Amino acid sequence: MKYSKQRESILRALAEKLDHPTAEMVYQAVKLEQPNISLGTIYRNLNQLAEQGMLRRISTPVSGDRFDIRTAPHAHLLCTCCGRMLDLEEDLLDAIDQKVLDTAGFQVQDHQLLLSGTCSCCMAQSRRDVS
Amino acid sequence: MKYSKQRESILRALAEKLDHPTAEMVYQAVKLEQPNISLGTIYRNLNQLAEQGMLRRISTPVSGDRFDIRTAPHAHLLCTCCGRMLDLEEDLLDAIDQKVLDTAGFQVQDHQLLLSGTCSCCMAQSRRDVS
DNA sequence: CTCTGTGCAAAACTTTTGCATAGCC
DNA sequence: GGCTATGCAAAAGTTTTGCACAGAG
Repeated sequence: MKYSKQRESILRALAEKLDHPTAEMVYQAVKLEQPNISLGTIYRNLNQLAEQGMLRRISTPVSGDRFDIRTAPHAHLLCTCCGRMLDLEEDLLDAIDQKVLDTAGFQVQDHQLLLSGTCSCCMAQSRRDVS
Repeated sequence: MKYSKQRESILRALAEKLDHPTAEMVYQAVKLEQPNISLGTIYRNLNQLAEQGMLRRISTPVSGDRFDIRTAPHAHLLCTCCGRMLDLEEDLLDAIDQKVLDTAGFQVQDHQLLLSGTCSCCMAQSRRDVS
């Protein structure tokens, strides 16, 4: 893969922003450095990088898939209240894989564990609102 | 919710076909009974039923979300080889929820655990191809 | 110089929506 | 008869793609 300053900006944006941005969010962030970049380039790079395993595409029930630069498998928490996506550090995944192989004979290659609910900030907020 | 033969067909199609069809697949199946049904109706019903908890929408990295008539929480296995989606009966999910609440203070309301890999059929197939 | 990556715009695809009409209650 | 669901078609939103040109090796 040949160097391009666009890709460099995309990777930097993903590394700096830890909020698992959508393609559109990456586009807006990169446009600050590269005003002429096009959305097509964003998608081309994100797909290419995802294919090479340098980042991960996360399908969500809400509009717009998200992208995550982390490569180690981990779960995601999507707060239905504030819309933020958080990480969950977990070793549960390996255990799950083994169990799936044992019980269903299915060889897992990739996970996508997306839990929706309420993050601790929003829970604290709603508790404050009530009282 | 008022009765309609369209919705009845949709629910029957989902109940009969266990392969977690996409909206388009539901459309094709229902069209056999209701040749004049429109895709808009399919989506309207699927969304309405999902909202009422009668079925579940599953986001996938491949094009087209899928719909699943089962209501009990369970995981999905997407075979990257044959494209089929299978179910995984598991009690792991409750355990995960508790752990997430303990470690991250995040109250889980809904899961989406999608594991991609190779199903047992395809593994057997590829073993046959090699030998 | 060659060949990959980009910008732009159009296209493809999935999903939603507005509106007049049909059908359930 | 009233009101919800439908069919049709247009629109909206996201993602992909074709093409000519710019830039890296």
